Amino acid sequence: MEATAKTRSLQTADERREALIVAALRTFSDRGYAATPTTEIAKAAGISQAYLFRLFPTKQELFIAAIGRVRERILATFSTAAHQARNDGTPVLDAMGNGYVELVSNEPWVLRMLVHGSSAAACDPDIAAANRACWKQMVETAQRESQAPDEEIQRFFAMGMLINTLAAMDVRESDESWAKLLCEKPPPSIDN
Amino acid sequence: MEATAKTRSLQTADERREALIVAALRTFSDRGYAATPTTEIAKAAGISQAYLFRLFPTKQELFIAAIGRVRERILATFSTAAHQARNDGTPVLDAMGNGYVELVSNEPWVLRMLVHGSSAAACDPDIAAANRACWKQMVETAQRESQAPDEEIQRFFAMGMLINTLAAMDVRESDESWAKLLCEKPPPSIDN
DNA sequence: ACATTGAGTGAGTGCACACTCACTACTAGC
DNA sequence: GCTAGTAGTGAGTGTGCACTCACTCAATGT
Repeated sequence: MEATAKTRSLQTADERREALIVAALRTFSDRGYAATPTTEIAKAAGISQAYLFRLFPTKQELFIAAIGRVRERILATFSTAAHQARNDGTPVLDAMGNGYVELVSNEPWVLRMLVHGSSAAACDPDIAAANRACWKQMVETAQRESQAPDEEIQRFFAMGMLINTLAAMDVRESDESWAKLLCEKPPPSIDN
Repeated sequence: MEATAKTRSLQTADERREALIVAALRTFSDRGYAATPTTEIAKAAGISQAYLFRLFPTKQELFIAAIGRVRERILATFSTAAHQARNDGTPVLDAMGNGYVELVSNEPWVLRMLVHGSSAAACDPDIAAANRACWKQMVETAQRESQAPDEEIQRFFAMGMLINTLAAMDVRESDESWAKLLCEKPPPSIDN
């Protein structure tokens, strides 16, 4: 912050947009779409609310940009895990699943953004379209990288959504037997 | 209802509470928790906003009551489907799945309330607790009625969450190949 | 030196929201 | 009829929100 103060006191609009998206991910993932005020995002990004609205003309567009960032993060995780698994000769889809679990445990905003994104999508067709775009790429990447049969891909994403839902309502595996059952990890591969 | 119309122009608080919950289900399921104003719920129920707050001291409590109603609706569907399947000698868990799909296609507010409930739960511990209570009963009922092994129960709910997520972002099966893949119904029973 | 452009903001605006208060009208029991 | 209690509301209140406007200041090219 002070390092560049001599030579540059202003940042480019793109740098600010980047910072805004990061702040938006944090803030939206904490409080959801409708309940998050733009003032708070601007504060978290260290700029004025007025400038936020110059960089993203509506709150909705900022949210959609944030969804895009979630997509990128997940796709990168999938690809890395798949690459690793192919090198190790282990089942690719399992590796991607483990990668996802690790990702959301290190960066919970990913999971929370997906949950809030679903809810927001149910009320806003533009956000729904952004979500579909995100899913399209996730599914296609999972297919391409794993070459798994359709039914396994379907199970893969179904389990992902179950994990998200349970995490959103703060279910802890140790709580009760019904929770344990749902959190249990299925055997590593389906047919061996 | 009309039987007492002559002698009674006021309704009991319990009747109003009931009407309010029904209105809340409609309205919350349309617009989500945070984005739904209590004024709108009151209007839909045909009472003043002031009276709404006498019957439910906070918006949150009304939402939690609505979640309870969702739970009842789903449990009833599960039980009916299970009963029917046992009579017909068909697999119980499949019947419950079909029952759920039929339920949400006739009464989409059920699905939408679940989605919005997850998002709201991620931001409010009381709503999270209400959601867990709902899930506890759903899982226990599914277990008791179907006697299916844990892994199948887990798959059952995972598929349910996948269906909910896809529906929330308005995915139509016919749209694209990734969508088709995810919407495809797995073969009726796992091992025959 | 100066003009042009882009970064950045303080101070609004108008509206919508959760929740409250003081009050009226109905009804059941005596 | 009267009274005690419950059903029910009109009209706020204070706050918070998405979004705007008019403006300042820094950087860069000539």
